[in-house]
Amino acid sequence: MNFTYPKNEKLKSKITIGLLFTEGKSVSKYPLRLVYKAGSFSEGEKIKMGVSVSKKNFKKAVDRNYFKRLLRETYRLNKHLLIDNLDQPYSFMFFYQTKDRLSYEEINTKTIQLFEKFLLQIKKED
RNA sequence: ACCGCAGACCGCCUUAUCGCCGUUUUGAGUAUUCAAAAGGGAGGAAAGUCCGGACACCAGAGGGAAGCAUAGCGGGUAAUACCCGUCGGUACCGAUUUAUCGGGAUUAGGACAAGUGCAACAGAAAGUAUGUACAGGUAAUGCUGUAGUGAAACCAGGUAAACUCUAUGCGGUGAAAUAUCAAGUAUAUCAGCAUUUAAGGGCUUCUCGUCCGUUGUUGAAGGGUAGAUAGCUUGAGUCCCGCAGUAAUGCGGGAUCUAGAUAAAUGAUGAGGCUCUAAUUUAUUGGAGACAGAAUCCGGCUUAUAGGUCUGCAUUUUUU
Repeated sequence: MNFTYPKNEKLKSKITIGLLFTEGKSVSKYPLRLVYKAGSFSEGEKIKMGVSVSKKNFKKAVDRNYFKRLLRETYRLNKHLLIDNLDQPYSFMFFYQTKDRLSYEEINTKTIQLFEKFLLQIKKED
C-alpha cells in the first residue's frame, strides 16, 4: 500500500484554498474537522491535502508544528481509505480544533472515524 | 568530601519500520519528471524585534528647522546604546597604624556664574521677603550689623533618568526588498520629440529648494494577478596552532564546508538504554525528560531554560 505524502499531493495554491473556505463543505469528529471540495487538478492527481492548527489554540510555534506533523502522519497512514473510495478529485483541509493535547493514538482513531463519516456523507449527496 | 559565588561549555542516546526537504552520482526520457544509491537536514537562545551593520531599492535621498540617540578618559570593532581597560562617585566587606590600605560589587558620570522650573523639615521669610531682640546710623525709613532657623538667607548654593544648553552622530523603506522568465488579460507604464505652465503629486516630519505634470506622436514594452528562477547561503564563517597586547581584539599559518523550506521539510511510531521522580515487595512497577522550532545574513543586548561537565575563588569537616 502507498503511505507517501509527496509534494504534488500538498495543498499549496492560494486560489484553491480560498475556494475551499468560501465554497467547501465540512465534516467534524471532535476535535478534528475536515473541509472538502470537489475539483479537478492536472492529470494523475487525485487529491490535495492541507493541514492547519489554529494560533488561538496553541500560542507556541513548537506546539503547532507538533500537531500539524501528527495530522500529516495520520493522514498519510490512512489516506487509502479516501483514495480507494473516491470517484472524482477532491481538495481537503484538515483541522485540529481544541486546546487539549491528544495523544497520537487518540488522533489516529479519530482520523479513521472522520474519514468514514466523510465517505458516508458524500454517498448521501450523490 | 560538602555547600556557596563567578565564568565557560553541553543540553538525551542507540536502533527498526513508515515518511518529508535539499545536494551529488548513476540509469530512463525530447522534456516536465521518474527510479536507485550515497551523504546532509533547527537553537543556545532559532524567541523578544530593543540597538548596530552588510545588502537592495527609493529623484544623487541638497540646505535649514524640528525630532531621535549618545555623554569622565583611553582603546577595540564593519558598527553600536556592545566589549575591554582605567579614573571618579556610591554602598559594603576585611585588615590594622583609626585613618589609611586591600578586595570584589555597582554607577546615563558633559554643563545649573545663559535662562526657566522644582525643593521635605526647620524658619518671619528659600524671593519681589524684610518679623523679633540688641547695637550702630539717619530728618525719617530693614539704612547697616549681630543674634536666631537651615546644607544654603541676596549673594550665592542643590537639582539636568526637570525643561534647557553644549559636543558628536543619524535620509527613508525592508527579502512580501529587488532582478529575470514564460502564461492569459488588454493600454492605466517608460523613453524621445513637440505642446501646455495651473490644479495636483513625488522627494516618507515640516520648510526652502527641486523634480514630475497636459495633449499629440514615434519607439520600447510596462502594470496588476497567480506561478517559476535568482536573491539564498563561502561568511566581519568554523576549528586548531603561533605571535603581539593587561584585556577587548588584531596579525600570520594550516585544516574545513556545516539547513535553505515557502500553507513552509528537518518527523511519527515501536523497542532498548540514560537521567529525574513516586510507590513499595529494595529491584521491580508507574510517570516525566527543560526552555523552545530556522525564514536574507552577521555583531550585540534582553528574556525563557530540567539536568549535567569543567575551571577559579571563599567557607566548613576529615586525614597527614
